Amino acid sequence: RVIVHVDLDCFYAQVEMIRNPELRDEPLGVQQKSIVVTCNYEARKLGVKKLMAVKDAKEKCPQLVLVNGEDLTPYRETSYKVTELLGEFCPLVERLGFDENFVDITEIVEKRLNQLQQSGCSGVCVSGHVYNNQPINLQDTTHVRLVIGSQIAEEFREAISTRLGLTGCAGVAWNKLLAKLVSGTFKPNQQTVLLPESCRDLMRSLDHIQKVPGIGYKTAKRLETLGVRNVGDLQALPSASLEKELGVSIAQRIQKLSYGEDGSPVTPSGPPQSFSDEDSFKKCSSEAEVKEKIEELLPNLLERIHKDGRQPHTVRLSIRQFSSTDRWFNRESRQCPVPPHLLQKFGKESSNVISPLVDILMKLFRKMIDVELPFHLTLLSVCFSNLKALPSSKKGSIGFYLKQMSPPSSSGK
DNA sequence: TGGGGTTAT
DNA sequence: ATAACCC
Repeated sequence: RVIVHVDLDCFYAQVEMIRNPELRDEPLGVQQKSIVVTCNYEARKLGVKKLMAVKDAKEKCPQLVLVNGEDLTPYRETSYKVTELLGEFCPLVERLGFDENFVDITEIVEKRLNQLQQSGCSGVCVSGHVYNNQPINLQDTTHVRLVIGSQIAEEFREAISTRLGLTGCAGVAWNKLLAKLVSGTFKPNQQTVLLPESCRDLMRSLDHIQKVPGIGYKTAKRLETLGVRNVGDLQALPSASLEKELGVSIAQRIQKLSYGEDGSPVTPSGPPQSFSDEDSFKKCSSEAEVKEKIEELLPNLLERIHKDGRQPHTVRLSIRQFSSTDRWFNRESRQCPVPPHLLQKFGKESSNVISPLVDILMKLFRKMIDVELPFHLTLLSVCFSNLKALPSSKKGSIGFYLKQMSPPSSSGK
């Protein structure tokens, strides 16, 4: 396989600079509540970091310009434009967050390799960086495939730049793990291809196991218990010990990851599996406030669902309760089916589906919280999921990935 | 420390 | 429904 990982540079900041070009030359941060979630490179030069407190960022950089990024609509829309653009080259595009995509370009590479072999193999040239500056051997067809991959990655970035005005990085390798890890080696707006001989170096360059995508906070903590701190430790750990701590499935998967092995396919994301909207705040402690917050969240969500054209069959309310310790990660939720009579109304405009939904959501709320007792919430989230296509006679469903434009060349297989 | 997403159990 | 992961 040949996989490309595409990673847009400071995505929210780029979108804001397109929305308001006067911000182009300023140090710019995107703010959500009391945090600068991302910033452009002007701001980074002046010491602003991702996820920095606004207070610290202003201290470091008093000239910092901030825009509010709590409404994700512009980012979400731009994000899908990128995914759809990549989808014009190849059907196998998988989203990761709003600013990253994996593309499985194996078939495109094979096609070009055949053309190349018919017309004499000379003149193949790598695009962008080669990891470790490793020499290319054009006798090695694996090298040639990856070099072709680097050219395709360049075409992706060129298309994203000229058609959407966005810059980003790309990594090319033979699996998703490695493509993702290698894409960040040269950072803004550059790309890197990994050749097999440098795989060990790339994995060894990771100083902590949590840098391995797929090994998160919890797993890293448990591995530390076993004395595992870096990738080498994880490779060396007897698999029996690992399986005992994490279970066979996770153990086998992450130990393979530690060698740079990743068999997971690029799974086309297609349209979203869920739509959610959330808001965090210092305090919400009465039923009336909860109802107000929910009423604020719903209109935006319903509009998105309407545009999508599918019907959500499940609705969920999530909350976060205040806690001085462990402020992060104590969320609870309750969900229920959307009643069939409401389902019909989702497609229609101007019908009032809001108040019955608020009623349902307040019932879910009372399943979690005894409203007779004091409570202190710091977050409310509403999520619609279990999306089903309409019975196919209804108009208006755009059918997300329906368009198939012409890729650079095409032939029936 | 935001405002989103996904999959596995 | 939660827990883990990703951004």
